[in-house]
Amino acid sequence: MGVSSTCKDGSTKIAMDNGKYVRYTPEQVEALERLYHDCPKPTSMRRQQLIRECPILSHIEPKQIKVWFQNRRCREKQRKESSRLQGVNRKLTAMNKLLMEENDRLQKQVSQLVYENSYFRQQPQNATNLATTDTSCESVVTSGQHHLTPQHPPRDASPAGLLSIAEESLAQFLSKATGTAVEWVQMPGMKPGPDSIGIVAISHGCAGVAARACGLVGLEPTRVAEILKDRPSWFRDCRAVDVINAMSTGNGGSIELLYMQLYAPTTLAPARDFWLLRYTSVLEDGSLVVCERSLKQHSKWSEHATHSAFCESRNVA
DNA sequence: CGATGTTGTGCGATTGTAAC
DNA sequence: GTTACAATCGCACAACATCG
Repeated sequence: MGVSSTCKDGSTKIAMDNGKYVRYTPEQVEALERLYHDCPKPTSMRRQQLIRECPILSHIEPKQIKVWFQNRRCREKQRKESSRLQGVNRKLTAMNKLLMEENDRLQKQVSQLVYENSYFRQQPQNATNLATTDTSCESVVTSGQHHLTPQHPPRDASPAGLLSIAEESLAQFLSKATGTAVEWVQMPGMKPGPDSIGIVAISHGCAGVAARACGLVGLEPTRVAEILKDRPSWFRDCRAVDVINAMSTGNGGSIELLYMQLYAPTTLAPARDFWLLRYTSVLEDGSLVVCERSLKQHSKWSEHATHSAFCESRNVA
């Protein structure tokens, strides 16, 4: 073992007679830190030069200087990694909190739906009237607080029926679009991940599910807006698109009936078919809104829309 | 309250390995 | 052979808990 001595500043320097363990003085560490800041990876020649130029380091062996720089680089790397992991941990903790909140909300909705189900089972006459209403596929993310669906007049594939669905889709979209933002967009066939968005959110000060969605896809709102504007990317998995029917709404807008075939997730599965209702409208402020709604079954127009599939607005940021 | 033991952390040194 | 890197060791020290 070595001997201990107290330095001028009160710090302890441990010098071992075999030279095994030495604590450098604060002055020496300060000088080394300065040198490290200028050049974290000095060559052997540069290290020897540093020892010659810096008297305070003159009693430190060149090998020790080399080791000090090595350890310094290593520990900086460790600190950065530790800092990064702490940041990841904070994000995951926040996301976990949001998921717990959403799970809680979904469970309440399940309870509500179970209650409604038992209620309608006890009232067959009402159930008949609502048999044509199917919002079961609507994402609870979009539906917000679920409530008893108001009854609508029967709709069909006539212009009036399509217009009715289109107007409703537009109203839903506008309720989700806040100023320069669309609260969320979901596109059938899209894979979740940073390169292809499954659920996106670009609301200002987005919270809850919207914030989680941003976190999940790891996209900045501006990037999300770019993707929204990049319409061809929406059809990346699209095999075929046909405009089945098109009509004018008379107010500068139009309604199109689209058939879309998407590539299957696996080569073994058949391609998936979608029917879309595209409603183009001009709002009071002059902005153009294109609102598309996925229709569940082509043959039954009556309220079988699944959810607002995707929307775009000219005033999207 | 002081002595003692435990635990966590920082840091210099060593070792094994890979790249050149 | 030299160098850099990662992993690890061993030591010192501070903070804290426990005990008499």
